[in-house]
Amino acid sequence: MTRKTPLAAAERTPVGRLAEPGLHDIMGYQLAQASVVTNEIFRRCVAQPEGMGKVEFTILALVQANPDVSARQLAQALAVTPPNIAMWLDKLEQRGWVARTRSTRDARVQHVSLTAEGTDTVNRCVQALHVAEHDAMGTLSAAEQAMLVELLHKLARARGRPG
Amino acid sequence: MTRKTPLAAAERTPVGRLAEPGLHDIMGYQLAQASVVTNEIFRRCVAQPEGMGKVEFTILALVQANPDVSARQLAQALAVTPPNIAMWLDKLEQRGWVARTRSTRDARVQHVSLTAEGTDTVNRCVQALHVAEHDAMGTLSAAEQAMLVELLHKLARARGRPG
DNA sequence: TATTGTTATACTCTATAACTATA
DNA sequence: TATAGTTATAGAGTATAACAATA
Repeated sequence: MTRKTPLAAAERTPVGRLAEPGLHDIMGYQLAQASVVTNEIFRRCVAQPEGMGKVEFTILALVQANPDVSARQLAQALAVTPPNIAMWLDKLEQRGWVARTRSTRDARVQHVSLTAEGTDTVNRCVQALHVAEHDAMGTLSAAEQAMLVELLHKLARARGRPG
Repeated sequence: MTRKTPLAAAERTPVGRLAEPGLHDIMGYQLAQASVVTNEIFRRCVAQPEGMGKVEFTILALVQANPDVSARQLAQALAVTPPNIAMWLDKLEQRGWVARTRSTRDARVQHVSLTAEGTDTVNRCVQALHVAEHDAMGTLSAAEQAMLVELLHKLARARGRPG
């Protein structure tokens, strides 16, 4: 692929050799571009080998960290609609990774918990993601990675604000 | 909603009142959580008023910044498959926002350009996103926002590496 | 033979409305 | 009346395979 004009700024932009003026300050665009990298890693480490999508994986991890969460809480945490959470939990239950039990204090709510197989699966996936992301993020120092996580947290906390 | 146990760490996590151990170091998860905020802004400022999705908007902005890009280049920049780029360009062409012209040097490639209406539309959207994101990111200082963009760029540049 | 773009098609994911059952 | 969860269904988005035109 031969080029004719020098394209100064474009050379340094992440999106494959294209200039991005106007989008440089749009945080949503920058997040999407960075996500391309992590999405590819997820696909290779989790989606293909385990036959599991991002939502399913995140549900497993959140249930592991929050035993007996309700479906409602999961839906809110993942910004997913209630009907869809029901669908995901159906799938995860059919695969033997989660179990649903009715609350004794409020018969409307479902407590979601991990099975032994579900625990094994999520641990295996988290480990694989750790390794692969560590490799891919060699361009960032440990301090930069920690800073990035901290800033993303700070941004994520803006949810539900009167923006 | 009354709580019984103290849940120390969970109190400080972004995802609505849920703990996230195991996922704290997974960059893909942190990016997804932060994206919830920008996705809501995009929906309110662009998707609903203009009837335009994220891919369509990004195509317009990239075409504006890179006059006469090819469909192939757009597909690569957006991590979208060639058939889908053709579909998006069809939609954008039907709405009168982009025009396709055949290259004179290589009759296989299509040069994509913005119409006057397309330029107006993308400028209006970018401006609306700027304002809304600025409001929502009041929790981050200007220096933090710049740092965040820089780190996301650095991460995005890891695309295609042998990770 | 390789590349650009397109058509056809099926699949995944998501959103809305209406329903059940509990409170 | 309000809430947790579910069903039914339509839509948006994405992927693969096969094809045409050009190099």
